[in-house]
Amino acid sequence: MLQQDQSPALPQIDLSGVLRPVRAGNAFEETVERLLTIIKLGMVGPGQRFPAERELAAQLGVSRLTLREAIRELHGAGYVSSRRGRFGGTFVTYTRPAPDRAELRRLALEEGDKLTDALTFRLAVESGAAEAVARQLASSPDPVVAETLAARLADVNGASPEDYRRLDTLFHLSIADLAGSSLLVAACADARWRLNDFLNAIPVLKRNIEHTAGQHRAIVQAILAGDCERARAAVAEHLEGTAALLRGFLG
Amino acid sequence: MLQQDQSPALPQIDLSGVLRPVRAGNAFEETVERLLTIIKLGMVGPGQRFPAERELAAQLGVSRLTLREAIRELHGAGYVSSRRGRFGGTFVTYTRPAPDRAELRRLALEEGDKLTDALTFRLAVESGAAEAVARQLASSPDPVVAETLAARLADVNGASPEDYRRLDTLFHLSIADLAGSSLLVAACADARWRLNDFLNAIPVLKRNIEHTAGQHRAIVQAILAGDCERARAAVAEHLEGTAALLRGFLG
DNA sequence: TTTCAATGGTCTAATATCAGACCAATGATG
DNA sequence: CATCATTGGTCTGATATTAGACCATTGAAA
Repeated sequence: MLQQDQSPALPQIDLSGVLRPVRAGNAFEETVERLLTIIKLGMVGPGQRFPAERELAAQLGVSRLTLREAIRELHGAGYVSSRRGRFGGTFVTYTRPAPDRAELRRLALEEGDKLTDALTFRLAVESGAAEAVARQLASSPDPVVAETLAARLADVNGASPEDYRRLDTLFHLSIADLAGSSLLVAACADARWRLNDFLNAIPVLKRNIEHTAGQHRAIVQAILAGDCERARAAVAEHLEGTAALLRGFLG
Repeated sequence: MLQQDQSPALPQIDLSGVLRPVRAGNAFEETVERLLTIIKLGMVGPGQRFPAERELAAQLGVSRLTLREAIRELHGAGYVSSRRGRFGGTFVTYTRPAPDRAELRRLALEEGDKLTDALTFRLAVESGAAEAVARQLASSPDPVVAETLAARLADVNGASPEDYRRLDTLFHLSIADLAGSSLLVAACADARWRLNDFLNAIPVLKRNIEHTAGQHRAIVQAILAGDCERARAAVAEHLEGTAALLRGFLG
């Protein structure tokens, strides 16, 4: 016998799911990625300041030296600029670049598999989050949920074009947040992050925004009604729109 | 002005979601965790062999030395044993411990928040995965899916008591796998892993197994029928059963 | 019985990362 | 104008991790 199986019929399991790299890269690369994510998702907007290096390093679980190397990288690429002294700090200088269809096409062709993967993942976690919130609301109503969703919805609808993406992101993440699962929040943020470069390459058209606004409203209404099925369907429809658009670039 | 905002009304966003540690621990600790996950989920079952150290280290993205330290740790804890020479290797010696209600109660009380979090997360990702497979099947039928699901179902139903958990895990993960999203597979595996200690503390009763078998069949049928809603509902009902059981220990 | 390919076991030198101390600049505040 | 808390900038020594070479063992296959 080649393997000393105690029960000979044990099926050999595909390990690819668990046998992925323990760490995505070295600490420096991962830190750069993280900071870029924060910037590109607009969690720290243009002109705003990052936390102080010592604090940021602690929160990211990385040494200050490594963090500084990452920041230096971002300096070089023109994403941030730093000033010393009290009330100094590291400030975001990045603004979302103009949409570029050619760039989007290149991205989609080059990373088509990742795109499909991320779209599937996003649909699953975001619709799951909406359903979870609706379910909780159905069994135990909570006025805070309504307030939060209304506020986020208003944020998006009142957003200037350059703020639109980040507030849209925030709206979506707030749903996962209300579901009360930090794992879901992380998953949704991850999905969003993986799609962000693609999304940024899509022009923000007024017609799209209005269409989207209607879908956002439908999502909120379904959630507040405690209607799991409708909440899920509303999210699915909303995301399918974007997904179809992106998939169009895959040929 | 304290912060040089270019647009003064930029809302300050909660960074806690993105400002988490870049890495969970050092490479050694993470590697131990990973191997333990593989063992406890039964991805490499009792008596089976891990991939060779060089290969495993490469797949985990870690140096062979670090991997070996992790393996030495598992040696000490009695999870694996190694043999040299060609056709040697590192073999799993761990078998699932007997269920312990007291232990389960302690775990549930101690980590109630994590349990709730993981249950919410699991429901979202697994039902999302089932729905995704059903949707794909509805638009483009694929005989491989039917074969795979039937095989996994048969595996679980024909499992000996000591193999039951791991084949049940395999059944659930295979659904995510069929969805074609490696992100979903990872998410489902993660959710399962977080619940595994809890699940292991539940005795495997014959009555429960029969009940579960019916639910598994319903899930497969709904997926193969390409019925998204039913697939999702079937998974939700299945998982709710376990969730209710576990939540019972939270008081 | 011999061969030998594949495995775990061991070592070294180079690099990455860390913890922490210290310096330098800044500008609101008194 | 002087103070000084807070910030980024710099350095050092210790530790973690890596890449890679080399050794020791095994047992199926020739």
